[in-house]
Amino acid sequence: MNIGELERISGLKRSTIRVYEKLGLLTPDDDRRGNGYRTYGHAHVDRLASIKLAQTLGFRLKDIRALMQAWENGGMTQAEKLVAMQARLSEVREKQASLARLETWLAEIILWIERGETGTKPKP
Amino acid sequence: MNIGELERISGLKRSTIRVYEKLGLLTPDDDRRGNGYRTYGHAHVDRLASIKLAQTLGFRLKDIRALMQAWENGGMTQAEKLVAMQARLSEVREKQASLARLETWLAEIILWIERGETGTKPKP
DNA sequence: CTACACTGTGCACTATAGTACACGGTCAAG
DNA sequence: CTTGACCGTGTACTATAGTGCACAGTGTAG
Repeated sequence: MNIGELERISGLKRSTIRVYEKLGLLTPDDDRRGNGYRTYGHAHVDRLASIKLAQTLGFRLKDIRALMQAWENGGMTQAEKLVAMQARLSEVREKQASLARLETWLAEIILWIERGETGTKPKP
Repeated sequence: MNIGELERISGLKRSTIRVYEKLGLLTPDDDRRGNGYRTYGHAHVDRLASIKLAQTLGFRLKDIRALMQAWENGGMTQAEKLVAMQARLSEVREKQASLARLETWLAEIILWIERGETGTKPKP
């Protein structure tokens, strides 16, 4: 497929897709069909979805690129891949813990408002 | 305390603290002690910690300001506060779900690497 | 009083992520 | 072959978050 269809499917702007390419995050198929048009497939759609997911979780594009290259034959040894992935896993678990705290706190605040904002204001 | 001590305690740069003030996120005590120096207390330290936490969870400063003003007599009605807080709670829960998926996926990848990268590569 | 650390203001700069636009080439329907 | 939709490149711009610097006033130890 061409970039236009990828744009429609992924919901990302052409320009954004081009930026991702420049950053090494999303490389179109090699051929370029003679006319210079970028060609994409199903895998590229998946990849964009993964990028989006990682982004909403607070990873930056540079990190996402490193993360993806880690398991895509980026020239890293097995040990290095393991380290990279375990580091991310730790981050994710820390964020989960923070989110759990935040959830509790927000729920308390909501209760507190519903009670008419009486008593001690919940603290984070 | 003056801004220097707040800088040391919070780990945030002076300039960052000033930016937060301009954005309405952290207002020093009113007096300014005649010499124009900003004065801070224990509450400001807490507030900066909360801002940091919210930030690592993907909230932007504008949203954090709105969130904080929501329960700090920002002129919102009780109903509006409730809506604001419940919206954030939903976001937090969505993020938790995403993180849980990501955690599973990362754990699978780690296993897959440890097995010597044989079989199907885990997909997000 | 002097020296030096601390503070204030304003401006300019960086990095990240994304968007917009102008200009030219390509493709396909009619 | 013309027209309009599509694509490529390059440049410049926006928004967000933070940093750095110059210059001037303030406070205090010696």
